[in-house]
Amino acid sequence: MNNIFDQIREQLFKVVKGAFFACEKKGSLPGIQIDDILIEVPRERDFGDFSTNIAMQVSKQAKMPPRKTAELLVSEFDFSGTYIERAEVAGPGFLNFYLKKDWLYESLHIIQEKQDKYGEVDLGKGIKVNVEFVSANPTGPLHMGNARGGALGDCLASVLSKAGYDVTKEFYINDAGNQIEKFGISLEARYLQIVLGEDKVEFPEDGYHGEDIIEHAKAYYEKNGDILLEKSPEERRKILVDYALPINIKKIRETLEAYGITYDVWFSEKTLHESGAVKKTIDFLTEKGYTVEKDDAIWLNGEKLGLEKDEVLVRNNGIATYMAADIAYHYNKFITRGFDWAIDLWGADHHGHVARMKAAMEPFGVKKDRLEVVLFQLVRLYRNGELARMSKRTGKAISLEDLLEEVGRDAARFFFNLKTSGSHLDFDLDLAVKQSNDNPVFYVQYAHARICSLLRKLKEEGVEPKPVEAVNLTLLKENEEIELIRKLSEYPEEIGLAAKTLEPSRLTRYVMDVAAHFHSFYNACRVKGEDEDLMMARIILVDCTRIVIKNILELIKIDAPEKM
RNA sequence: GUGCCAGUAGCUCAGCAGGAUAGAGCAACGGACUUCUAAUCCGUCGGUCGGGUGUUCGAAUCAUCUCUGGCACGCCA
Repeated sequence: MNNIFDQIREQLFKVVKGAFFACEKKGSLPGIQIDDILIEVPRERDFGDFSTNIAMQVSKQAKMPPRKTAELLVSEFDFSGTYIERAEVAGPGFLNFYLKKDWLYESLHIIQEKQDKYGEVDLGKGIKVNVEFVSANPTGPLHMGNARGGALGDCLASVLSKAGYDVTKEFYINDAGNQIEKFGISLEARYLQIVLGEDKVEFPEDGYHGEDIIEHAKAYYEKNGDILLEKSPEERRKILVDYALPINIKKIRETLEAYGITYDVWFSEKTLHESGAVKKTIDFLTEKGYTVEKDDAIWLNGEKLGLEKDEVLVRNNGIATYMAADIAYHYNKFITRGFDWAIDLWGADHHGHVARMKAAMEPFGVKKDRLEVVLFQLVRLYRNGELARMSKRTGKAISLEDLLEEVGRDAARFFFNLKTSGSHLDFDLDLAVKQSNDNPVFYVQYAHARICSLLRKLKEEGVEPKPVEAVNLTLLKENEEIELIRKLSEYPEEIGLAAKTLEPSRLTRYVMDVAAHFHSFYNACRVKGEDEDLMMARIILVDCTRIVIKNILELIKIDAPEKM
């Protein structure tokens, strides 16, 4: 048994169900089918270690007030072979359970045994899941939306792995379609401006105005001169795109790597067009009657799919839209590659696309819930208490690269994973670089460094830690010790919840909580210099804390320093 | 206009398969280092959970109306 909570839940369920059965036998309660009970950790410690509201839930069926039901149940409880010490009826009818401390000591045994595997749960049962995130437009540098999506997606993938899913991390390269056309036109205009003079060539209004386009054109010109002048515009653009796009993609890859993100798959949109996959998906939809033709374009039949309106799949110029490519892409994920589940992380500005994509997969026999879209709200940067739009260094919109340079990878990843994806995020640049007590990154890292330093010092003084079997853990009974153990025991639960809710951010908050409990313990209890047996027990506790903190920091890919 | 997301302490945010007295960090104020890292800890202050109505034993949580902010409604992605 790896998860102490599962063990306890099972015990409590058995006890409660047994009591219902006993009451039914005696005739004090009618027969009630109990399939599951909700076990909670009460907010107040006075309310016991665990509680359940089952007596309130069944009050109608029991035909008596919840408190009365609860009292009947309590009188029939059989705690033999469980961690439970006693139970009480409280408030409107809660059943509060008080456990022997053994379960907490048991969880320390589990941590010591599992080491860096502690926290793993088998929620996913090996299900194949594809997590696609960032998938930035390769026509320019990564922005703050990509930064948040990157941190969230990467951590979500880690959480799901730890929760027993078979995870593939994927980046979808939008190397086809309209924006690539625009990219080519923009590059061409800048190139011609260099060759012919800036005033001779007008820059298209809807082109990419960024500095990086000029730099690409300049670099190409310096290498190759004016050889493109004699080419046709189509050829010129293609050559320039073929030149600049790989550079951009390489740059994106490098920036993401510096950010701690590596992918299993880089999937090119272009290959979907070239292989005929896009055409095949559209043909399939047409065969099944899911498309309509009007105004020389092919549309997805919105009415038939329960959508508000039709969506263009093929424009009247014969070019497929991103929507068509997206359908082919998800067909590839679900059918061609056989993923059971696909999770896409999109900026909230794409929310209109969610219902369409889910609906568009149904004709292929892919149920809506196999595609999950995590939307995240946009990011606002603050500097000196004011909205910061521009980079200090370049004077342009702040890119992920700028951010990494300004605050570093640890702070960036930590801050982007602090809030739930659905809430707007205000990123305080000053706080992120502050090396002080109000910076949560340092707070957690400091706890880890403190532990390592303590363990190091003990070793230097010749103290040899004992294996957990040889240690009397029952000596750990100070309030700070008990609360710290309790917190550590929750880790597998936290992984499960983070996976279920697709909110890796709760782990960031959890690790802060662990650090806080450790610091409290540290200030209340000494390790070094205590009586041998107590010292050994505390060393185990401290080491378990180290294991959990390190585990989470590795999971969210933040440095866990041994010295600070 | 329609739809989606958000509105909780001065600030940034948790809590939202309905549950017991609504939490944390920061800020403010007051304490704790002869002893394992004070980048820490302990305490105090701080709330009409945007507002109304409803559902029920019970609502920050569910329903509905309304106000405010963000976003989306394109042969862009």
